[in-house]
Amino acid sequence: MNAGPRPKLHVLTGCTGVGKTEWALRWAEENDAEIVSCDSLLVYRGMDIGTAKPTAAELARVPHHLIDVADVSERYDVTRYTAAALSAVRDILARRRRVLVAGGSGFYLKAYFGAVADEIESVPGLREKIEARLEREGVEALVVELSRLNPAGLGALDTRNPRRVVRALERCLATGRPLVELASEFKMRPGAFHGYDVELTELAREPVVLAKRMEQRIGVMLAAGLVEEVARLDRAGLRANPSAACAIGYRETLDHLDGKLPASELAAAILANTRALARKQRTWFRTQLPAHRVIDAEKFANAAELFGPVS
RNA sequence: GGUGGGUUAUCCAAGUGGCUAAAGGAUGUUGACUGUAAAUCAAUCGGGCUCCGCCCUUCGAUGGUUCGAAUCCAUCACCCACCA
Repeated sequence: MNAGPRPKLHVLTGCTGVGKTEWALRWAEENDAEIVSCDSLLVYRGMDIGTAKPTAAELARVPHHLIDVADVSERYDVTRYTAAALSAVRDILARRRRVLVAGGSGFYLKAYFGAVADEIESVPGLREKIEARLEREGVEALVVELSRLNPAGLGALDTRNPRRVVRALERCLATGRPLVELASEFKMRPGAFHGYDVELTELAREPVVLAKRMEQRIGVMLAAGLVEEVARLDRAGLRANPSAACAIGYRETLDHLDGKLPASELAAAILANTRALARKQRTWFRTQLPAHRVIDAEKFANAAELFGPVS
């Protein structure tokens, strides 16, 4: 294969509201880089205010990828993301520019460090059939079925998590092979970016400081017309897409539009869920991503310090 | 001023004499994670310990009845409703 040094990828992450956007822009400007977003919701057109998507002015400062590439009613997932990101990365490098991956979607981020989904073709209609059965008979029935198909055991499957059980059964039925076998095979899979040298930095802030920033940001979002944005997206089919409709800021606003949440409680509800998200992100970064440098955003002032010296 | 209703742990809210540190929910905390991932799921959630058990402090306040009270009685405080 090619003998030269592996191409380098810089990845900047951090939980929601730490201030990734501005630092990413600065670093990209100083290092002749383009930004590949790593965010499961910025991919959707029209989800702007509630996702704190970079503004038009910010997007104009540096070329961005993987933002506004799907309709809210359209389904997006890690597999799609990974393929699109890989091709964006190749294009950027072919242009002899650097790549800065920026974003806080943990699962998507993991794609840069290893395999994140297998390539088992989904059989048309199978998933729906399993989900219908889940609805009728409950998870237990699916677990029984799975156990029947897997005399060697279910491995590390979380049998109480309906979503996982459905996927596991889907994989078994689609391939006719046992879970443990599929799992060990999966472990062997190289990630989509295995040929790259990936450097990861996490931007962090004290929880108290972060909470204050979140609160301010939510106020700004509401003033900027979050409710109107959500109402507009609702008409465009937002609810048909569970992942977009469940986005923080959006789900609470939908509840509000449905009369289930008074306007006076909207900001507080969004804040609580945002904090919960940040906590989950921290856990993910710590436990699911490789050891990496963590930088306190309050304590440095130079984008060059984000990563090791760029050669 | 009168009558009735209420005051339970971070919040909401069950519980009307022992099986109650006290149901349930939310929040919080910790964690899991192969294609919905800002999702889904789990554990924990008064305090302390030598932590499959033990000790301490809780159910507005004080005092009482009882072998035993968040649960019964009295007084006080605050809140709500209706009547003056």
